[in-house]
Amino acid sequence: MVIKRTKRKTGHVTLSDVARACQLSVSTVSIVLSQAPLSQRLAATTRERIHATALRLGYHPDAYARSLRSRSTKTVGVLAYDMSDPFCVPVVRGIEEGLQPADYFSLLVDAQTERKLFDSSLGMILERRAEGVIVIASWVFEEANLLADVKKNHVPIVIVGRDLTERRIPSFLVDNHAGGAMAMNHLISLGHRRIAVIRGPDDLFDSQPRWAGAQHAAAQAGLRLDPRLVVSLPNRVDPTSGFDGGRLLAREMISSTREFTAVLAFDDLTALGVVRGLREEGLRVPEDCSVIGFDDILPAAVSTPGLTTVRQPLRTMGSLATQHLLEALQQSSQESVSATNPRMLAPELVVRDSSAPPPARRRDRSAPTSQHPAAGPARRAKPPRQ
Amino acid sequence: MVIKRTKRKTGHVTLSDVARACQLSVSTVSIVLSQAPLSQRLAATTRERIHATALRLGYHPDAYARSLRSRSTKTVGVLAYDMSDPFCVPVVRGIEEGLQPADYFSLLVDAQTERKLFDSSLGMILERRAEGVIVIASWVFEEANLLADVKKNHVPIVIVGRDLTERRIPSFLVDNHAGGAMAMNHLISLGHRRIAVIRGPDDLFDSQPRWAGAQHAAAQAGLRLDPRLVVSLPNRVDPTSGFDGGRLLAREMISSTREFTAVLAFDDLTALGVVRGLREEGLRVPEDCSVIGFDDILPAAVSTPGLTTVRQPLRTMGSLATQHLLEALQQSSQESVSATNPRMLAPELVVRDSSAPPPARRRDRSAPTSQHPAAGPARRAKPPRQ
DNA sequence: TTCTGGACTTGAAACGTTTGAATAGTGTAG
DNA sequence: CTACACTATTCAAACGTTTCAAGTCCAGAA
Repeated sequence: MVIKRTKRKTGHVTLSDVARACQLSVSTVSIVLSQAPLSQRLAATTRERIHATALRLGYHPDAYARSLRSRSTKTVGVLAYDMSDPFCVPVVRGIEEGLQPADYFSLLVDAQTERKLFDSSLGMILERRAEGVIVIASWVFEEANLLADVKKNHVPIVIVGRDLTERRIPSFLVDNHAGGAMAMNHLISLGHRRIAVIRGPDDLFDSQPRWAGAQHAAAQAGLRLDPRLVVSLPNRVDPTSGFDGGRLLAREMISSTREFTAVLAFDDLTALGVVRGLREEGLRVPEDCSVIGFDDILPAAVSTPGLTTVRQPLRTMGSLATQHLLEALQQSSQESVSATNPRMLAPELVVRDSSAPPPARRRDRSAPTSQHPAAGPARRAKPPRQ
Repeated sequence: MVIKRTKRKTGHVTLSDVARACQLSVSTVSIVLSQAPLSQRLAATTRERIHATALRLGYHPDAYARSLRSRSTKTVGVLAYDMSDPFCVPVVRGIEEGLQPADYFSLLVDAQTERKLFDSSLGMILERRAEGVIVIASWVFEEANLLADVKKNHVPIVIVGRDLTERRIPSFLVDNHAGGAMAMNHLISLGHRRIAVIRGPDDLFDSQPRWAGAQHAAAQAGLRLDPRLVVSLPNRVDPTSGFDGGRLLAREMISSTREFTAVLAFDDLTALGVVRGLREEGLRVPEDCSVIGFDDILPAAVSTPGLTTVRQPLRTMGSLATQHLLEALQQSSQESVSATNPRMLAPELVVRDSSAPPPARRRDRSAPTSQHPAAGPARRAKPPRQ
């Protein structure tokens, strides 16, 4: 018996296609396929028949129609400032992990560090009726206009990588101050006294607290940093420009007459740039100069020497933020309890091979050759499993 | 005058909210806000009023309702095998670039290299009524069952990074054979004769053609590769495991008595692992041994020495695939012209600092750039530690 | 006065689902 | 024979849009 095909407007198999094939009503089929409680009362044979037909036809329920009807999309919008930045990837993974058990789906949008894309992306997310929004924005994120719209539509929002609690947005980020101090302390404890610092660009939120932390740690240790050895990256255009910045600044600093035995870089890409710059000037890392980064992104782990760095728990940040958002969604009716202070996660020192005691200056410190002096407990360099 | 708020079931501002606020019908508001041709006939003042109100209330059209009605979602599903692999990121960027001008939206799903996620992700994409699907799968991708469903629903599909034309799926990938040859030729032209090769894992599609290309190039140059210097990576569990694989294989090869002056690695992460392994055995790159990778992912560019590699035009692959898909969507009615042979893109040699002529055997080649501990040329030396 | 016709606005159906209420069919008890 | 309680299935309304056909005005023409 040939099933009459009414005009197919779209290529998709619909509920009524299945119903027609089964000689049943749409309702019946829906009840069975959506596992509604009523389906228990249906004849087992019918259920079987429906399932088989659906499978045969390759039926997939239309999420649009379904969500329209049930007014729940099970979707969370994720707005990443730039997926090309290795920073974002682990955060997104963490979010995914948080979402999965709750059967939520992530709507990932990449703003590609373009101001205008930011607003339009947020618009997309709103239009797609995400029930909540997670913004990943360690990077510039000039107060998108649409943030107000998000509120108007009562969509809870959280942010990862930046403190926006002043605007009553729950924020999850690493404790940059502690991280800066941690990096500085590591260098100091290795014996470095002449430490160069490459601060982040001024327009970047993280720059200030990291620098403050480093300064604080230096002061604690009774160390005065030479202002001529403190430089800043220029404001960035794209997330990977830190590499060139670090490389050039390192070379400039060497050209100046100031001496230093270690460089504390703003982030990993900058640090890798420094390593390159030092190398180009004929200096070995870590024998002649130590370098420490910040973030612990993949390239830090797989370069040689492995880069000593301060690790941000990116994955955890992502999943904690997600957790928080999901909880807010539960108590949707009550005003979402917007935390008034940021959730700061502890950074972790990852010692690899780019840091070592300073070269012996006067005293004859035996063989500054290939021996990578084991600094601290010397964790084995593994790629970050974020 | 207070606008009476009927019970808000969802937090979202809807068309009828705006209509009520304007004292107009839903139709009118819809016509204006969706820029329908009819809106030209409406009083300018009315239009103005509607726009203002919509803006004030923070109205965003419901993509679900809209798509349901218009039966077009303007969405393309993108299924990436693993976003943690730096390989995927540029491809996705390329896709994004292709999609944007056509006003299409990407629905990005990350399968996280988990077999079961693959099918369920494809299901998600189907349910969200993507009009087409792009699969990024250089990585294992064991013939998802749902691929059949994609066809049943008449959703065009293309694949990036793997040849699936035998299953009549348009495929976009780099010319692996040419790439393998290119890498080999580079090493040969530098003067290397004893070249070690680390092949990819057997379960990975790219492995075979790259190896064949390398072999072919060697044969062309009258070079016989020592079988004992040809090893394979173990089958992988996660995308970054190539690093450890390369590192261990490099150390093993050095431990064996075979000599070599260059390593042709399957991909960049493997190559970076090799660099690490060589270094741990006291060898300098490129002075004692050259290393070449494949892919040109970010870590290859920012490590020191910069990794010489064969670049895949990932971004281009992404945008070409998108182009092709969009064209197929245009002529939706006619059978999508599934190409019968893969579109192979030319790789590009990127020469950085990890490749150089082989060390002079007897003569004293004083490497000018060599700041590394002088460890005997080309043969094993004392490992720095452990 | 009624008609014509433009200018402006609205009614109602449809998209594919879900779901509470309603219907037919079938025994079984009163 | 009616009433009742099942069981198995269907009706119909709703979700927020879009869009075509059909209003309502009101001025000017017949």
